[in-house]
Amino acid sequence: MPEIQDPRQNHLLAALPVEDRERLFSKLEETPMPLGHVLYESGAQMRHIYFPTTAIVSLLYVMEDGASAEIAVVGNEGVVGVSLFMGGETTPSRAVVQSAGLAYRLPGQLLKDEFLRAGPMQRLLLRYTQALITQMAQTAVCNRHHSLDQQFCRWLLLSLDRLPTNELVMTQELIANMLGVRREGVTEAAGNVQRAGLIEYRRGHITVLDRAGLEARACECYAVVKKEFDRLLPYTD
Amino acid sequence: MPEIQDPRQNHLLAALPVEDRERLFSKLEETPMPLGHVLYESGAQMRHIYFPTTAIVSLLYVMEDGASAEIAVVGNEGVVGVSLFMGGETTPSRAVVQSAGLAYRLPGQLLKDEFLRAGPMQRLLLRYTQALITQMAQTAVCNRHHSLDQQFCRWLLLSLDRLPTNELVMTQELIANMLGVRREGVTEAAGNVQRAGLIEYRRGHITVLDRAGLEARACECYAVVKKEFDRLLPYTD
DNA sequence: GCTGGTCTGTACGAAAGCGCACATACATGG
DNA sequence: CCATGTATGTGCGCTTTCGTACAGACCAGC
Repeated sequence: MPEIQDPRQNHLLAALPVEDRERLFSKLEETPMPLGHVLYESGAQMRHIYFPTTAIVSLLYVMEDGASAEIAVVGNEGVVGVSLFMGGETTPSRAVVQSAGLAYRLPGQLLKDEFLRAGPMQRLLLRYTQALITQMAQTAVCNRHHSLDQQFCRWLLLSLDRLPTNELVMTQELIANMLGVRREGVTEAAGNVQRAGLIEYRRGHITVLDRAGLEARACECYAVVKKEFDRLLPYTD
Repeated sequence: MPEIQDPRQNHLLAALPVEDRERLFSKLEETPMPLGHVLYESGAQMRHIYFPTTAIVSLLYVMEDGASAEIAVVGNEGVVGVSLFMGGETTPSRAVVQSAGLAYRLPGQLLKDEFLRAGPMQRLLLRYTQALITQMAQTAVCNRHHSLDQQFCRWLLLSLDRLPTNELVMTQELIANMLGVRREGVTEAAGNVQRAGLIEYRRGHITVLDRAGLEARACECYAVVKKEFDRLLPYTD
């Protein structure tokens, strides 16, 4: 994949009008995002806000006993660190790179200054935050009501939407951490979905063969969130 | 309880400086909130934003098959209808009165005008929204990892914090809808907690006898959310 | 004070997921 | 090409919750 980096690969940045874009773009720093890198620890002061382009970031909560669960996932459609402009500065969750790639980052103070201009950026950030809220809410519902198979499919689709290819580099162990289930459970779900011919995998690589099939097998949660993102943040590639 | 209504019974309204308060208070309408009343339906245009004083409102998601789950709960610490100022206008969830009482409401346009002043009200609304995000995230985690007993205790405490008394008027059937579990499951959890001497109940009335005991029996989720609300929205009674 | 409707208690097999143990298979670097 | 560490497959008993069915208890209104 020939990656010619351009901040506009991030949908929020791409949606800015020219004058805002020019003011901001010079201040953005391109940042590599290696797999597993922790952008924010729970409760820690955030220094930057991150606009992923090719990377995917998981927001996950880690419990006292070490068990974890993914709250939401952020890719090039959004931004990591909403609590900076929401006013809280920190959150009780952790942000960790789930799929390696690149992001643009902006020092927290600059982002806050930009937010206070009450211009297009503020509007975009708030709408994105609402979309994020929808994703979290749906995660809660999904955790309550849907089977591991369904959740696995939903999770694959969420990741797929944020990747340029149809291949995820991801072990079952990591997926289990995200979903907050046992690794063996993921083995079983993945086996089911593979036997159904929707994916193919080998040691840390999952290739999606039949996206429509995955959507059919996932619960409604995926579609609800997707539709809400499209409504709140229309983006034409 | 002799209810002398005052918008300042809502913590967000109470936190406003005098000048903002005077501008806004004349526009607030006191509104009765009967049990079960639906403030917003999923996807429907919101016309008002609600500041509960004695009422409690549940945000819940209802699935295609009719099953439901509570996403978050709002009482006099917050406001119902954040998507009005976040820019989305609607959400995929439903807002329903879980405990009857009163609220002050403000027409959507007036709230938006106020938000755009970028004054103390904007700051409060955004911080509250971040607290709400934390609550939703924790709900997702709790749904994934904790037992029904723990979730039941957490839910009781969340309600209790938003009520002036230690008695909830609430059938087990309704609680089950909120938690997204079977009614029989709630019967069992409530029985366990009653046998432990923490609550006492009879046909739709639950009296909390030992609040500290409930907190000990609940999972960490309750404390995490409580702490985050206190941090983001300090309030002294 | 009876009655009808609602609310609560209990039981039981089924299903999903967990924790644990261990076997197997794959990829990569020496 | 082989060894080693990591990733994946599988089995099994246990626990929690579900679905369903039905019994009992309470309360309001006639």
